[in-house]
Amino acid sequence: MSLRHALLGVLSMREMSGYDIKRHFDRAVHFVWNASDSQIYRELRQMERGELIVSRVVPQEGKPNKRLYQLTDAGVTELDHWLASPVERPYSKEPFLLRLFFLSRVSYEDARKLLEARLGEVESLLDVAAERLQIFSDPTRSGRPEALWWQTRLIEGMRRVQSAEGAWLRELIRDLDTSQRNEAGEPGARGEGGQGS
Amino acid sequence: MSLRHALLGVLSMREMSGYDIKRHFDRAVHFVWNASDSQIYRELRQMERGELIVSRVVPQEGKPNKRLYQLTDAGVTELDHWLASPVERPYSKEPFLLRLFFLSRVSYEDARKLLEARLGEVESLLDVAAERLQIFSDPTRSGRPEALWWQTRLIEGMRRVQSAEGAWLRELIRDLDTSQRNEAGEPGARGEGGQGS
DNA sequence: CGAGACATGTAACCTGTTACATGATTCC
DNA sequence: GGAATCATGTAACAGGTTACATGTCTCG
Repeated sequence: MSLRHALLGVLSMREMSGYDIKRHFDRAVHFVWNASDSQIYRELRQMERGELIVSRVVPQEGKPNKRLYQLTDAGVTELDHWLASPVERPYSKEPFLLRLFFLSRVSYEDARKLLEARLGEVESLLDVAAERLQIFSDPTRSGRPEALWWQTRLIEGMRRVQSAEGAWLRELIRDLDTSQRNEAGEPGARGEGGQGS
Repeated sequence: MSLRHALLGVLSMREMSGYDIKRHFDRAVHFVWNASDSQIYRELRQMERGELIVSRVVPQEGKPNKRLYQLTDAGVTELDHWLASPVERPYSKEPFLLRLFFLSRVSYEDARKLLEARLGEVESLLDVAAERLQIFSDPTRSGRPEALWWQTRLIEGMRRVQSAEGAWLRELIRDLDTSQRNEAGEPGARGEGGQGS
């Protein structure tokens, strides 16, 4: 139930509405967790029923009223308890790797396209990381320096992991090309009996 | 709906029962996808209703009867269509990274424990990778060589990504220790209140 | 005698996605 | 005039988890 903990986490920084949280998720938390707005609103109501958070309605003019949430003591306790609890084992749901597993079924061209597309995703995540580091290095930036320290290290870790994946993908594409060219090859293409699509 | 595609993939290798699939998942596919047995059985029934697979019951003595599934033409088409379709964007649900995001809330000891535990997970995944490569290098091993080529590259990719994460974690632990020792530090521990810049 | 492999499933529940509804204000 | 922002939600469905039920055989 990690969405709950993500919400407790962002609310520990400041009082926020569902809408604020959604925006904050999309900007800052996005590559570690994401959620749709309806999921966030539903979870907030459930958490309020469970007394981890309380809300107050703030009337506004010209805009819809908003409902601001903040943590209760029980919420703070729950957050800190989660942070100190044993790690979950890593998610093993990787649609891309699952495809690789069966990629010998498809043609050289389709395989190559898939690898290139993934490389594109990886590179765009690297751009996001660079951009985040830029934001963090802004000296006028507010916020607790310890939080910044951890978030910077987190981005750094992501950068290194994505770099490793990128390097691997580039090698893989290169090897696929060479073994395709001299046909001596291992690689996947079904080739002989091919039905088209 | 990637469980469906994972099931189509393993059934493309050979006819299997739900139980066979579960075992195969746990052994070979586990770090790219996993599923509970009840989920597998449910999805198989739905796929049979959708005519992607067909089953036949094989009576057995001393053991429960079993139901073997194989792909229909529609199932093969669906599998190949998925393999050639655009990549999903990477899953952004990483409970560990989510914790890091808020880790400035916890004490040095708790933070360190968490990082060590994650390092343990990463190292055990590296062991799994090594073991898989061992199995693949068995010359008596059966199976299509193109499938083996892709699966070997997949494991290699996983190895490199996990290595990168391991290296990052070790540095992070080291830096946490040093800045804890000379107290000059940034790192997270809430503890005593204001140390500053 | 008990544990574990074999084999398939139901029921209840929780989590996540998609589509839809509402309605004022601001910017192009 | 139309899109985007602000703001909160409902309803229906799909995907995933957990607990439970059943029964035989084999191994130690």
